[in-house]
Amino acid sequence: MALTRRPGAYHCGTEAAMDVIGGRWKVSVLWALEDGDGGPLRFGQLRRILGGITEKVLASHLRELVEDGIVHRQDFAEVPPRVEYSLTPRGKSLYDALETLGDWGQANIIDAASAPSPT
Amino acid sequence: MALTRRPGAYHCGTEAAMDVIGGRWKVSVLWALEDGDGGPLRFGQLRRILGGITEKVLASHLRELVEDGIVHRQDFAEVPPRVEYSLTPRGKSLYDALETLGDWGQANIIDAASAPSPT
DNA sequence: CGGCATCCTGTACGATACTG
DNA sequence: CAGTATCGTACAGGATGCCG
Repeated sequence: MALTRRPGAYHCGTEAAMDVIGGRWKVSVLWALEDGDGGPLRFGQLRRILGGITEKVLASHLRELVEDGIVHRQDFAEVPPRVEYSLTPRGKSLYDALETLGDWGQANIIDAASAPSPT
Repeated sequence: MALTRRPGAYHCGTEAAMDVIGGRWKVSVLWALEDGDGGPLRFGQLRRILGGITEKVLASHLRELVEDGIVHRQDFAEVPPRVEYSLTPRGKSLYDALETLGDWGQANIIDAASAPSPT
């Protein structure tokens, strides 16, 4: 399995985590799968929710997230095809870990945007 | 000030935070400034601690982190030059927010490497 | 619908040399 | 020592077309 993208040498666990969520849309995908609707999402839904992402990038990101055990992919093997994506337990735990960071971002973005400067 | 690299539209605070720490070495710099020694670090020290980073990249990352209010840059205006970098309060808060993520990374990397599979 | 194959591009990053 | 300037590159990401 993955979670070992970078050859050896991490200074800290954070760098390792960054490898997993380092893609341009990775966290957006996580967000969509957890907050976007609550339930599993199909490829097209995801693409629509995320807005500007292209199919290729979405596909590759999903593939990597599946490899890393973050995202569960359920293929219903129907015609026309139906595939649903959801977070694995590990994915949920990652999402939780990201929430702290999200709060920070929220607070500091809003600060930077609204508050002139706390002196 | 910055913290607004991306034009509008964040889905969640996490994406915003990712803009701040999205660089290849950003979190490593944070880690070095907080865990590397405890005290402020000079440019050369930082470069040595981080290992593979080039001067150009370190300089640009530092500049961005300063712009984002994460890193404090103290220029002593001496000859030869002496400049010390440290985390601002905001930087420390970011570092704390990252620690949760770091724990996740630590746990899951180690899991993936040592444990075969928790079934 | 859910992709993959192909091609193209921007840019983040890297290497090296040089300056105040 | 602390950077800037310049150049080169690798790769992530984007656009398009096609297929099961």
